[in-house]
Amino acid sequence: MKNAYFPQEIEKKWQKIWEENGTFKTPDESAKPKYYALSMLPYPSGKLHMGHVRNYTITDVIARFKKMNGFNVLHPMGWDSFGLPAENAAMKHGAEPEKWTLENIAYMTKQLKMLGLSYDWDREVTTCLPDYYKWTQWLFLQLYKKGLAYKKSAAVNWCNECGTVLANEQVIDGKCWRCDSVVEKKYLSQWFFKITEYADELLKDLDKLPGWGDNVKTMQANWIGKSEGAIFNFKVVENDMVVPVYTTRPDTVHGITYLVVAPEYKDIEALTTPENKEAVEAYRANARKMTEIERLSNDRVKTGVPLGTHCINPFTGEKFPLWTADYALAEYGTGAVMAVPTHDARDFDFAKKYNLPMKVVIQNAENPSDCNDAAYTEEGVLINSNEFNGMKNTEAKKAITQKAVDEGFGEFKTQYRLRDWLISRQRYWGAPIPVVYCEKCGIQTVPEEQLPVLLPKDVDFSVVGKSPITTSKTFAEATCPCCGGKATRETDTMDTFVCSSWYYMRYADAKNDKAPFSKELINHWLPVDQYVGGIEHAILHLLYSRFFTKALRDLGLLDFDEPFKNLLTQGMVLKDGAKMSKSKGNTVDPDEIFENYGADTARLFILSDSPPARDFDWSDAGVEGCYKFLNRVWRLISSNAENISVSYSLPSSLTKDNDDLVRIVHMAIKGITNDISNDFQFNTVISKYRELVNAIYDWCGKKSQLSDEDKAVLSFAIVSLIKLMSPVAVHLCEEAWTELGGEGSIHAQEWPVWDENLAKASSITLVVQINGKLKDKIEADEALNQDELKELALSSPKVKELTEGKTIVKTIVVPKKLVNIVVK
RNA sequence: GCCCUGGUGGCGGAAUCGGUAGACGCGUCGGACUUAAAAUCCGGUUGGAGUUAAAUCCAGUGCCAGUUCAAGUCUGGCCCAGGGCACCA
Repeated sequence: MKNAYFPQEIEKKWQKIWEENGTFKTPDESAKPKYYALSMLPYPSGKLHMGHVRNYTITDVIARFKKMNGFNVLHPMGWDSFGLPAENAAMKHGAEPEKWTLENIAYMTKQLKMLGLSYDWDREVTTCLPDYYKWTQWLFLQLYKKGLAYKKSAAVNWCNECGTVLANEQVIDGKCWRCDSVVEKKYLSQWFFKITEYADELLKDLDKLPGWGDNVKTMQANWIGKSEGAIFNFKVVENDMVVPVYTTRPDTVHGITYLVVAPEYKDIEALTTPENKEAVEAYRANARKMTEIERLSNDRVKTGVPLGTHCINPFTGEKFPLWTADYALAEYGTGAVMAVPTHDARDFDFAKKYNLPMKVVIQNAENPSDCNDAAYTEEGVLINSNEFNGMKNTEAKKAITQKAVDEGFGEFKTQYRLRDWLISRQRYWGAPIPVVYCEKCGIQTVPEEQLPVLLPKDVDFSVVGKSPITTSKTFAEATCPCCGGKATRETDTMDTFVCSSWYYMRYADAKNDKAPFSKELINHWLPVDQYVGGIEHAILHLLYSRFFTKALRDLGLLDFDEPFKNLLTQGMVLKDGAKMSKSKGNTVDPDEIFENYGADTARLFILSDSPPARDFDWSDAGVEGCYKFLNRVWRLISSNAENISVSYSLPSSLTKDNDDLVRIVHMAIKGITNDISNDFQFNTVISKYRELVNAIYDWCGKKSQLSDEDKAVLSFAIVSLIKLMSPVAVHLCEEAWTELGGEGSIHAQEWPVWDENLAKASSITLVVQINGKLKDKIEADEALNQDELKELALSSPKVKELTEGKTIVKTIVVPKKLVNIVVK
């Protein structure tokens, strides 16, 4: 074994050998139980960044740990390779999106291999290739047949910069998730997936996911936004129309003093009197001009205009005016709200501004409010509410709604904030939506046997203001599968999140050309046992994937309810306290780290300083420290190589020094195994590697010549060390294993086991406290009983001195650990 | 405003059940080796008091209370930071 550690040399060597030997291939059939470890697949942007390195290293260590613990581990990798950057690169540099994408994939694949990741590359999935997107299109057709894909005209989010529409989930604070430009509203006919059909199950089944963090689950629950309330129908006085409103406060219905409809409310024109028409039109025109940001801004003063018409409150017979105001949202509930200024903060502000009347209907004796300065939104008892007076408002919600149901002017209603998923994109580089439009037959899906609908090649990427795909001379021409006549092909492509909603299913059966996957294999491998990725997908990708799983289950394609059993959301990689980004200039290039220190150092460091879920601060000194540590490990092994053998046998009785070291090794095995099993605390795992290495060095320092017993103990310690470190320092440990005469790959070895009796020190340290404060420590035999421990503590000179002249009130003995003497 | 997460040395962070606060590392200070440097090795490093040096004592896990023989850990009430949602009726 060489004296010096040359990571670049040994890493290249082993990567080649692993590839040639197929070390990381996963058979579908195995006597071992399955384990599916998955990283979120990357977008091939060009180069790996440190966030990727962190993500994939975490998953890789988990996969290797599970493999050594007897599982048949599926650990695949692929590319989320459709999407706008490829198209933008095509516009800028004239490169074909496909060529640009595949070149990036080739480069990043090389980088992943340099990191020493244990992927089964035979299962690689590339979403932009026809053998994958064929099945994305096929799945679209199945969803369409089931009524879960449909086309409708709606006000949609439009990003001018990207030249396409966006899903609600892709609008962050009124801005585009990708380019950060302000999103506008447009009225367009688009394709949607009916995710709302699963709103309730998506919410309810979060309870089936104890292996997900609460933060992600609450984010999803908030996004789905379930609320329970009622719909009431209000008759219009001036004509025979009815205005339905949704409310979560049916208990306040006797306090209504006006009613508001959104400026985009569908019947607003019919509800406006001729005298008010001009003002209402002007108000609506102004509302249309405003961006989402302006309209949603928090501190904006509420505005509105009266429509001139009136409604009757069916509960009281009272007549009240109708207004339009942009604090009512057209897309939520019915687009109309009943206003109770006394018990709703928004209605209160509006009523104050326009001097609208107020009527208190809920009071709380302990906390009375006249609602002059603010709305009272807490609980209380009903007043001014006819037969409901004196009822608790929580009970009145039900009773009042029931009355509306009985008398035919209302119903109980559950409302969700979640909207259907808009999947059309006016872009080229995506999976074409497999649909044609026939003048005679209307919307027609492309027959399954004609899939895939391939992307055209004769495309001009220099066009502005429209999708490049529309410049193809041939693409739009199609034949109607129904009548055989001329038809026009859909030119929109699918949101890339459609492709990534099922990629983890394809890994189970990546080469299948008859179906997206076989039922047998998908039910064998899925659900994913451990999913690892960034928190930024808490809603987007994770919600869409859950929807896909449930929809495909209902299509009979698979038999499980949730795709990801356990989810680890890793923290960001920071440098100098800020997120690494090109614009800040604080990025670290993984290639440079591989070149200067090797992949094992990079892997060790990225796991070492923070627990996986927390943010990780990159520091050059930290990398250096890890590199030094690996050198130290190398020296420890190489300088002792002639005294170490992988086939050692430990004698049953040992000298004190040797017994101590054996115990330290058992403690390390136990601690490291528990730390990995318990939430993947790799930072403490690594500190335990260091402790073990330090202990072996200390032991070596005490020996000048090694006896046979010493050699066996040293072998035990070193072999255990390289097994324990092998999931992290994958190349170094493989090299050391081979150099020490190990058979096969270290990565195919069994994980070491500890002996509970040896995984502790040979004696205990008795902690002696007086009034709860540490006063003395005594080495003691573990076998001592409580009385003997008490005796021992009281015999301490220190204790004698401190208790002199005082009364011992009480003595608490914690077996094998501590004695606390309470004195006065 | 509502929800989630977190708050421990100069820094990253440790601390199964309530039982030695600060593991391990980074940084830093001192020493050894060397003509010198790098590398490596050894030792100190929460604050304060104390001493030639030690021993030793006091305080200390965001703040204020409480429970307990014993609280970083449990309970109640706050404060701060990060993230998510938000005129959702």
